[in-house]
Amino acid sequence: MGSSSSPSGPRPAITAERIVDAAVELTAERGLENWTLRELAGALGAYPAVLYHHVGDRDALICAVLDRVVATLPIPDEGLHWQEWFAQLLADVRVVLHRYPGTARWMVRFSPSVTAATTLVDRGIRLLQDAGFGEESSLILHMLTTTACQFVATEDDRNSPAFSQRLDNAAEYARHHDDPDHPGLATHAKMMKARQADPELAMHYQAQMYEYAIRRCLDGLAVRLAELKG
Amino acid sequence: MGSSSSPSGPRPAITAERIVDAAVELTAERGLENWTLRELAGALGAYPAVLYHHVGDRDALICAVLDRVVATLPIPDEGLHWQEWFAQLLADVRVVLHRYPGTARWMVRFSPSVTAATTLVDRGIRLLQDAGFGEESSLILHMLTTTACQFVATEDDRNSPAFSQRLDNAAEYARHHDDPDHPGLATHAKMMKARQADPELAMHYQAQMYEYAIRRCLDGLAVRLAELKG
DNA sequence: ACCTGAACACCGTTCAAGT
DNA sequence: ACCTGAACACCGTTCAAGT
Repeated sequence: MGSSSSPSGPRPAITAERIVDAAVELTAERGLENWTLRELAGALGAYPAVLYHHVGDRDALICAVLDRVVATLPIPDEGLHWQEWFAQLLADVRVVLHRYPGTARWMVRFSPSVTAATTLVDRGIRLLQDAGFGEESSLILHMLTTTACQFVATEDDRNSPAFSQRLDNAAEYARHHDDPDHPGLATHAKMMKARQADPELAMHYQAQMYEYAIRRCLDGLAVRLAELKG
Repeated sequence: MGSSSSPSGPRPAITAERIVDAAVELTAERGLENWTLRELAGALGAYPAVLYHHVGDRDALICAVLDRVVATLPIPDEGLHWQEWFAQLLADVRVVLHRYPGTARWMVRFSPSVTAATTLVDRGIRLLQDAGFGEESSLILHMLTTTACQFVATEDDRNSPAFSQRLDNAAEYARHHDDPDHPGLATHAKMMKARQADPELAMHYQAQMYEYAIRRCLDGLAVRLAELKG
């Protein structure tokens, strides 16, 4: 229990980098919302106040974690058509962000501050401009990345151990399950029930939803492009 | 300061309904994340523990608030084409949820538990089925409502007084502002800068982004419908 | 059945004091 | 400059005790 002779040997010096290392590791293990500054400090054998000295408050620390995570994002092949370039990018975004649960929610908030994204932003904007989206390119990039991160964030939320499904109206839905006056509701309830019962089905459903939403967005943008050109 | 002779006269009895009334009112005034159970109890002249007795924990209370909020959603005209029916519905969703900041985030989480949405769900599913979306109708309804609520939630987040824009890489962006090697980044940075400077522009940008995203989704669904039929 | 009042087990953050 | 150790001002939730 000695503070300077822990079982793992002498502690290396505390630096901002080592703090962020540990934060990234804890995030990969338990998710961003499931560790506290006190636990992070504990893992480093340090006091909470030292985090403030080296990195700053929780928001600053999270930004540093986001930068590390985004830096691992592969950049799709330059030669791809804009639709496939974004399909590839956003598929990768989902995979990478899911490795660090809880980061997606903060990406939506802090994306303009994520330095590691600059190259991606530049390539994305140029691709859209070259495709013919003109002034709308910036809006479109923002829409696509925001939509992607929002869906991943929602998935993280539902996959969290803290997620509590309210069952208040399970009875309500059951009531309508065979109600001939509400056939649409019955269809929807049946699908939801199946998903709730089987965790594997639920996981597959999430992936399907993500791909479906992204594909619809990209198709909708193609329609828009035709409008702009027509 | 007498507990039963406050300036506003004798307190009516504490009931679950009155607790939810007060919660809805506080949410409209300050947003769901900006009041605590202690404050809610205080507003009712009661102890925090009584909330648990009548309604349950914070999640249960939030579900009750969501039900009230969703109940105020108008249902679009039955005669509308599916695209316009959803365009109308989702435009209304944004207006209504914004009146109660912070509820959108919880709608994403608890929507299956919101009893007040049953009629909307039934009509939406039937409209999509009648349009020809078949088995996909349930997925589509989920995608559209989730997308809408996620965008409103993100807007609430950015409009919150607690929102802290990280400026770590303001300098980084400025560096690329006129960088001929990163023309896309420069375009994006200019747009972001303008939006950050003018609050009214920022508000208009949010509305534009919402409508743009919803429209692209609906256009993408039209493309999908043609695929299914073709 | 319902309310009281205090307590529990946290949290992020700050700060004077040490070295 | 960096770390210590405690404190501040909260939070949701629980619970024995009252009526």
